[in-house]
Amino acid sequence: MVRRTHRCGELREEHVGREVVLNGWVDVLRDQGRGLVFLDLRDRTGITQVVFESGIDGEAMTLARSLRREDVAAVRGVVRRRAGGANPRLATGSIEIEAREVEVLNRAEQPPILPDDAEAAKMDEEVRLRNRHIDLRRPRMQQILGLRSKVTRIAREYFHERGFLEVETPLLIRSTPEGARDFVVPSRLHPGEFYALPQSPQLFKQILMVAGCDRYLQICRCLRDEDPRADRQAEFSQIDLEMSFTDREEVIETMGGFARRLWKETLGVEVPEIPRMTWTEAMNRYGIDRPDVRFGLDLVDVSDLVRESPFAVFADAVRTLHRGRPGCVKAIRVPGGAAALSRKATDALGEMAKSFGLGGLPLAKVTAAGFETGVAKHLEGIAAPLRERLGLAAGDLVLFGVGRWEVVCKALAEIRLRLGRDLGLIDDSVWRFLWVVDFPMFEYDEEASRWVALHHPFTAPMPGQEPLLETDPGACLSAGYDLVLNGSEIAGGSIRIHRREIQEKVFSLIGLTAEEADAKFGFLLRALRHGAPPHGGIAFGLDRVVMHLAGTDNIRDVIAFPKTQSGADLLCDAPSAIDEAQLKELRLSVRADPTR
RNA sequence: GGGGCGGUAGCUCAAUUGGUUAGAGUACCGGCCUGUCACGCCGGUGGUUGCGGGUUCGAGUCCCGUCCGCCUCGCCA
Repeated sequence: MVRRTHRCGELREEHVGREVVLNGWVDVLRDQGRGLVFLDLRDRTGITQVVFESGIDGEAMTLARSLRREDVAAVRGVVRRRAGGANPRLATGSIEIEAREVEVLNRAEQPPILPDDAEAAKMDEEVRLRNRHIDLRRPRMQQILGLRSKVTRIAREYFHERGFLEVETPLLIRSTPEGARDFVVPSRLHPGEFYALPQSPQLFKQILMVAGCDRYLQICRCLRDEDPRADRQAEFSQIDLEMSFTDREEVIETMGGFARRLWKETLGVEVPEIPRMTWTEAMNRYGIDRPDVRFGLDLVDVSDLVRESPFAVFADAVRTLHRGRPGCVKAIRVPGGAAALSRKATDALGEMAKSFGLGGLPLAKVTAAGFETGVAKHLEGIAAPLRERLGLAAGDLVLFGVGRWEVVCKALAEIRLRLGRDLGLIDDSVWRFLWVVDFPMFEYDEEASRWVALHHPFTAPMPGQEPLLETDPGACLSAGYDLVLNGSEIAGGSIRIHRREIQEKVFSLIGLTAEEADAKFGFLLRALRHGAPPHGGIAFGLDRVVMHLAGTDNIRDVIAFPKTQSGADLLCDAPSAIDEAQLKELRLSVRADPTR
């Protein structure tokens, strides 16, 4: 094989006159007849046009004309200015290669798909995933792979500059309670026992801090056996970090700096100092702990206004206790919504409200005189305070979420987002970063009758709040922090508990007995006994960060070999049955489906 | 586990109310073409209509089941 001297996206006018060799794939062949053939040769750097003219020997011309899409070829020739005028759509468009010699390195069968971005956009994703080896040849896919590579490179640079040590943690670990469902791996040497694949390296990185590593970095795979979504995959990657002798301020400062450097070096975007919002404000104003603050449509609580209202739907909701906690009524004012939203549109929002567990979506149009349509007549008694609190003006539409606080928040948060999108209120060109802080340590799980860690059970209380663990756990704030970008959580972390008594207290609050805690997390508790420094950290969702930078809303676009909605890898057809001998060696047997 | 959408040629799609031999573009194959770059012109090959049942004189179309893909609720400390 003739080895290449350049890659297919590199040659420019300055190379004119040079003899070069290119290797690549046949993008397309434009055969003009026996005397003239154009070949577009492609590799991941781009496309270069090669010309075969009558001057070349007949055998080479015949070979050139036999080339087909996705064949692999080598071409030797001389760079020259384009005789037929430049092609502005190609980076190499002002030059072409006058071919002297061509070698076919490998013939391709007719490809099931072509590596064409425009085609791929229309194509069934299933077909692309089955033929990922071709799909990844597309310029867009190569660009994203390159972007992802750049992100991890910048991460290593940035954190190595700041004294972080890159350490690998195990993939085969023990299954622990709490959190997502574990993927599990049977042990051959310990029949009947299983490893779990890590949901994150959380405990290992904490132990690395106890072990004196000071600052830790890992670009690691995390595995959670839960159903995927458009932005979520069972197997995903994190840029995982931990720092010793630190506090919330230092972590936020360090990680904000990383985010700013990332955006600067990948997109050339200057991200200003990242503002903060408390969890309480986020929930009250947006109904969600990762608010998209690119637009308004804030939620406004009107529970107090409707409490004495004769409208039973509202008043009863506010008076009803849901497992000990009162319900609420929250409103969204949609400026100009009376005209902007059709009956069909508001009906769709109502359906959406129901799908999120609300009874419906009461609404009314605002007029100069009062309200009309929907629940208008029930609002008359509280018209004045409602107008004042929501700032209502004629032509507005007002929507109400009624019921359990959590349900109202979740449903109105989603409805707000949909309204923002449908009404064109969201500026896609802006990057609105936000630190969400001051999370509660726990929320109470009524069904299980115990506290559940909002973040995870290794998150420390805010300094000074430790006594609340004894007196009022529900009021205790944690030293956790989430980095939110345009309504998507791209990083989350916390200052960790480094004192054994506190950790034991938290375990007992979430319902673990001392024996259970010792059985499941004894290795952590033991480590905390032997000189654990104050420490904390964070993990960036690598896939999500790359999604944002690449401008895609599909996580599969930023993973070279992603899985489908059902957890299948269509390229290698995993998962699959294993043979009897493997099962026997593991002393496993597969039971029939008990539901059949 | 629930809800929604989809599955017809390698790919993207069409096919009236259930009715002739399931069509088109593209790709592919053959021929022609000396400045193309979505090359062009002429001709041709290509189908288990996801799979299995059922209804019917007749099913891509209707019914039942099932598989696969996407979106989503639950789930995701």
